[in-house]
Amino acid sequence: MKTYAKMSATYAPTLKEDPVEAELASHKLLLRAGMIRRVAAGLYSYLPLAWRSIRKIEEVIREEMEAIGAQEMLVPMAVPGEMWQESGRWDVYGPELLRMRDRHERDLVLGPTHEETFTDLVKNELRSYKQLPVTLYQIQDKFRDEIRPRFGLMRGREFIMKDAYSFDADVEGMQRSYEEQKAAYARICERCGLKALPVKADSGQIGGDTSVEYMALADAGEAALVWCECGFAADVEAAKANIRVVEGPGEACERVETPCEGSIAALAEFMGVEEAACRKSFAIIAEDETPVLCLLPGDHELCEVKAEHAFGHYDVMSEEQMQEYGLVKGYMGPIGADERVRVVADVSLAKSKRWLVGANEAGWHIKGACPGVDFEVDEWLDLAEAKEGDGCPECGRALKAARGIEVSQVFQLGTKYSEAMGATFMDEDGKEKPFQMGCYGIGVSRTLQAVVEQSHDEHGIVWPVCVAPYEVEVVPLDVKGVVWEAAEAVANELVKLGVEVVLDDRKERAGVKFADADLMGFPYQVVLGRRGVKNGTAEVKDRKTGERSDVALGEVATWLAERIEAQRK
RNA sequence: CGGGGCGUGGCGCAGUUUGGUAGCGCAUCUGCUUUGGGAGCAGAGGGUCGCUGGUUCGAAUCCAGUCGCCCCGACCA
Repeated sequence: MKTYAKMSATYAPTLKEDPVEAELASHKLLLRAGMIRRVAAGLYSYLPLAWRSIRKIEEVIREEMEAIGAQEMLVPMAVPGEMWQESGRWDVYGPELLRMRDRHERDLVLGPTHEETFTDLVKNELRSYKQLPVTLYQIQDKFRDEIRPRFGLMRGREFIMKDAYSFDADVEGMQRSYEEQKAAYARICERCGLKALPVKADSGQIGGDTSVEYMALADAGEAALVWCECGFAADVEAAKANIRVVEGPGEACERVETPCEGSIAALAEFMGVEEAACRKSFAIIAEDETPVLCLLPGDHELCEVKAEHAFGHYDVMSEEQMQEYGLVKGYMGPIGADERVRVVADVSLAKSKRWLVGANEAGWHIKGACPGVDFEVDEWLDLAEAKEGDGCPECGRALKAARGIEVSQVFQLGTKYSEAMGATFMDEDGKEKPFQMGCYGIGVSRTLQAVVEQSHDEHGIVWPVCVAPYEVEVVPLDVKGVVWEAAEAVANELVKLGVEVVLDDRKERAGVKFADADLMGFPYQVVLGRRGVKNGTAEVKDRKTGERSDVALGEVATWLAERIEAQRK
């Protein structure tokens, strides 16, 4: 039979002081509320309260996955390196992939994600289009040996992730599976109480063409994004913005002495123009060793991810290399550079005829330089990182900037893995074809922390009902006599009504109990004191609003049960 | 990997400059008092000062090495 939990028997050691290891509010609070403890960098133990919340998030995920016909299963964490060699990712994944040798000297990897494992699973068993589509998923610990794990559960090395993989016969089918997952993800965020936005994303190491990530909006988020009232939103790494073109000064190509510090801000001030009227030069060495000069609007930065797409794993040019190619740090420009240097400019500059660029001579710039006349641009590419104020690519209005925590991401993979691993089926037309795949991940542990990051105040966590470790805490200020009896009665009644209750039966002072209750953030506190009980009332505190209501002892359980039911979703 | 910071009872810190009996607050345990927002008084227990080596009569303190943790990250023309 179900019963209430006792605080005295709950392993949730709270901390009065902020732990030094934490920087972020959510990280501090999870530690202070006795929910998580660090084992080593990026490795955390989930204590009982956190684990209850994790299981609730998982339950929401399960319900939404089952609702769209995805089936839960489990693959091992450690998988043969062979599979990764087969898919080709063994060589491209880098040191984040933890590689091991077993006693027989066979390669093993700890799965950071499982496209290979699932593709390998189905390739021998799904033989006909009649068996498709199939979507499989699991909730499991993943391991990524991050360069710099940080912010507690936000970027751990081992973390809990739900990963799903869809197998379809054709592109249309894959798109349907993808849309279904995407819609389920929106519902999952909402049910977990997260304010999240679907944003266009770069597909990174997973591969594929189309990808959306759900960003929980939070100033502390690691990801920068731009969004628009029209509904457009994108990771700055993937956003194609319409950057406003500002012509540079000067009517014709002319050298101009610029005795100012070699920065865009100083140059703009000296010339009396806005930064956007300048042209920023950025010198790199592409993966194929070509020296490249990237020209950008002066008020924009080079987007690292876009540059990697264009040039592979590039390096920033060293000062010696700049010298070799006739480039002068602080005063770089396309004119006067060595002819081996490939000149690449951001597409947004294509319409501009008057450029203010460095003259490759310290203290000198060139104004009014015209591409195609005074110098050549070898290629126009989308290189600039989108930022606030740029035009929305869909409606043209000004984009707004925000930060977010990436809680989930969906990808259309196409045949990237199925082809590489020879995972094929027999189609209706009698032809052997590779599966059209999609993959879909949710950071479960990260979601937990994202909820805290979005929902807390100066006293502690403010759990939404749906993911709270307990829905109600009953706080008797006496652990004997009438107050205690009333508390037990209320707790029992709540349990009977299906509410998750923890009873603070500790022989502690009122202040301690209140402080812990606020810190742990249960949505409702039922406070029972001598005065109230004598008058036949309990005081209910709404953790979120701070509102207190006196409710008759006989009614408080139903009163609460109704309110909680309404918020469960 | 590079830069910065930090390792001292369970937690948070002082002590290190200038070497000389290892301290404070919180927590823990005992007793009395207190009892609606992290109680008061009295007493008690608990530390190889991250680790290794060196200098010294003597090292938390100086030197060398090493391990761990936290923060930052190229360019910004």
